[in-house]
Amino acid sequence: MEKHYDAKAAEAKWYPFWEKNGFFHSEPGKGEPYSVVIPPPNVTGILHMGHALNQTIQDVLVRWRRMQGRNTLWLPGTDHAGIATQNVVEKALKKEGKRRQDLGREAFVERVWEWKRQYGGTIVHQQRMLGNSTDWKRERFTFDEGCSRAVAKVFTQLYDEGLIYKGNYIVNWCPRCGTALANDEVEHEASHSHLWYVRYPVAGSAKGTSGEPYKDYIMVATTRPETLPGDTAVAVNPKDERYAHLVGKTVVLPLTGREIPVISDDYVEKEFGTGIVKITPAHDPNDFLVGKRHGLEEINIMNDDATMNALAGAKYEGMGRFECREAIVSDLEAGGFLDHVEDYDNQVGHCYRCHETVESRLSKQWFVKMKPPAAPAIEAVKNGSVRFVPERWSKIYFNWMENIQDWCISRQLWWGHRIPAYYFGDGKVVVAETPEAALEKAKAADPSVSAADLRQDPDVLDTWFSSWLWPFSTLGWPEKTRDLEYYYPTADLVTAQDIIFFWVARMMMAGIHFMGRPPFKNIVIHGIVRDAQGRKMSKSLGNSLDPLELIDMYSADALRFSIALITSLECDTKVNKEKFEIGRNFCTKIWNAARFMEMNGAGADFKPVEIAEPTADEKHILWATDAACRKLSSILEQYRIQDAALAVYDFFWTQICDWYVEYAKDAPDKTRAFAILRDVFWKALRLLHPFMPFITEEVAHQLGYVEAGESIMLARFPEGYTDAEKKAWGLSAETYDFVNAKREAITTLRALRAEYKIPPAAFVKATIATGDPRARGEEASLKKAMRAESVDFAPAGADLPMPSKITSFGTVYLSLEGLVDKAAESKRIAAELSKLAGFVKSAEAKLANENFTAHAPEAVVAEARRKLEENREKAAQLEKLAKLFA
RNA sequence: GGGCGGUUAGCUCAGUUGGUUAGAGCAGGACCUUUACACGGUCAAGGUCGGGGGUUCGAGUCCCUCACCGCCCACCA
Repeated sequence: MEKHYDAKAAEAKWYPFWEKNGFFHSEPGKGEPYSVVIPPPNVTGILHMGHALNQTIQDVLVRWRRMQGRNTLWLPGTDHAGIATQNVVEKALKKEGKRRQDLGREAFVERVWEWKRQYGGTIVHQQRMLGNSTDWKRERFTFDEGCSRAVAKVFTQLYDEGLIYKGNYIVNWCPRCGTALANDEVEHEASHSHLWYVRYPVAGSAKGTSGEPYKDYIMVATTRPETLPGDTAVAVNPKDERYAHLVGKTVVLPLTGREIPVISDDYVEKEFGTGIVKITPAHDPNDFLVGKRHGLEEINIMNDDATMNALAGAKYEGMGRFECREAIVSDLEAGGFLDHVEDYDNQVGHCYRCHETVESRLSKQWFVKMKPPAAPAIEAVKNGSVRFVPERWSKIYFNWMENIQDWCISRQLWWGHRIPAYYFGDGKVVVAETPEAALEKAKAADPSVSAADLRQDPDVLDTWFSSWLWPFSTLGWPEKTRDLEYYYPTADLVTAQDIIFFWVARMMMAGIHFMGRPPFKNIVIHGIVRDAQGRKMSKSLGNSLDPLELIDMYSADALRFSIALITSLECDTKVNKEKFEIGRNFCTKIWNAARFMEMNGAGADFKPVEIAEPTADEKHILWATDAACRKLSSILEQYRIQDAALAVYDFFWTQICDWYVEYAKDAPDKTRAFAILRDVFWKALRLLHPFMPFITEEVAHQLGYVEAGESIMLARFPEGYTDAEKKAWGLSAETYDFVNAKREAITTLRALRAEYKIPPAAFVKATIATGDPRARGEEASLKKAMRAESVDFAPAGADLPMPSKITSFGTVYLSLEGLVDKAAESKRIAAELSKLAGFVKSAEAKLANENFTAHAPEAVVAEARRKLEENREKAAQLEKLAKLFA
């Protein structure tokens, strides 16, 4: 083996090897299925840390299940991402000095497809670099033919069921993207703004005198003066006595001279501002509802791009909304209508895509009624047929689902699934999966209609309208396919908390509604990757770590393992570059351990030997290996990825490398010791494989565990040793504990050496007082580990000279070769004595308490007694030592 | 305003149903170039588990309360 592990070479070699050999591919029919669909990243996306985390978790689960022998499918794909993709292509067009309108719809959409063909492979290429064992033969795209057919079918069915309707509604509108946004596509951010206090004169009131144009006026506080031309009322709270006399009167809308009524509505808060609100039904969601209740006129004063239109008044027409705000404020001031201005911080909505300030805007949109499909989706989690991991996310799910709003699904974009609604005649509409079917339906209503009379709705559907079908549209729905029958429902869905509503909840609803069963059994929610300061990683902050850079610097395995080790499902993960050194260092450790084996004849040329009569240390590693195998499977069953990573890390590093490899160097029977190491190492490699696929594959081949052309990824995940093996080798908890005790003795003597500053090169004389007959058999290994010239044994309880210490193995004594600073030692001993005295005192009190001895489990009481005795003995020893240094 | 979390060593976090003297990694300290590995080894140090009550023989763990931090949802213009 080479001295240094070449991660890049291994990654470049093994991924294509796996993919070409079809090791990721699954076909229905054989064995118990385990299926997972990947959360499809945006086709415009590039791999970020969130993907790395999300996909590491999935690949660990998927590789582990595959090694367990499950027929495993991890289905990859990408999302057509309506707004995001259209934006990317529009930006490219802009560089050519063109707008999408210059191309026209068809050419533009073709242009986006062109872009997709050219660049859409970026993220799937990057996913390969992570090592994802996804079945690329089944890769899907939310806008491919099959998914599109599913979308049309779903829209039509929901429409026929009365669950889709078209309505005039106030929607969140992104003026930059030129489309409506769903509520959850709007991000609210605190913004420093102002509250303008404006005087609205009471109709017919006389002219005022100093600066005020009218004597009688009411004061309105607003954050959005630019919408003033769209006001159609002012409102007060019905319980507000201050203004009761005004209700029913009219006031004059400043700058326009238009008279508008004063109404009363519960929505108005008496305490906020002046207690009087201007009502602009076309430009504010609340005002819209108030307007509906009171039958107010809706005056839309803006164009699609948030510039003012003619209804705003000739003076303001054509202005941008913020420019218009300034103009109106200045005109109000000039006209004496502006009373004063206060600073005010409020929440302003921004487009989640382009971050433009969102405008509330009146328009006709398509909606899905969500209450009916939500009910069974709530029930499925309540009755446990679908489980959130960690469980607490179900509360958030319920909270949202129980207050669910209708879903605005139309988007004024060109890139996306076109709404399958067709208009003809004067306002008649039919909804059908294909234009042909639509024509047929239209003809049924009006036989004179021809294809040319049908005009398809220009809008497209929200991207999530295709991704909510992902777990079954990707398996062939609406056809009744074998895949669907075999792989649906999927087993685990792994995703971050931020798309529980966008995606997870909607998939639940769609799965139940169209398939009759929830789309997955477990919803595994992980945190978000944050920077060292706890901020969300984002391009604008420039605090993102690039997983590709980390792969380049540390290797994919290092990235994966580090992520698994530092990520808890329970909370968000803070990362910085240094954290990925853990994984890199671990790779180096694995590589060197493998090299050590090869150098000692336990490499590819190894000739198997029967393992018989292992020593205590050998029994220990066999036992520890067995325990590690069992533990790993059981904690992975619970999705405790972090615990699993830690367990395998500790097993490999501490048990195998720190102790067993050191033992093996001077083992009494090296052939057997290395035969055991070879077996243990092979198990360890397989335990590691789900976390670190590349290096484990490379090492497995280098050491000859796997034949050329085969792969560790198809090897069986180790389950520990059989009862027969354990019996044959005489493995037992007692022996395991015995070796642990021996290690304690070794560690203690090392500490004594350090304490008394005995040079590392110096050989010491040690004595151990123990009644355990097995101890004498360990003399050689003790000598080696303690760097001792001699190890003598004394009977248990023998009164050893100082300095000696009590361990689980017995009392250990180190003969002092050099001089010791008596004063310093005396001081140190006194401190330790007082600490011990405290332990003894509290233990005595505890054991004197009858309640404790009566209620606590027997083992706990016994352990407390044993510990007390031990501490008393330690204290007695120390006192002797104290005399020695007095 | 509603909901959900978090607060344990300098930093990042474990701590499964309450039960020994609360653990790990990193950083920092001392020592060690012992031929698998300095991306290493050995050892030591570091915590009144956010504050205050309560339940219990026993609380980091359960209950109440307060404080601070974070996230999500939401129509106070």
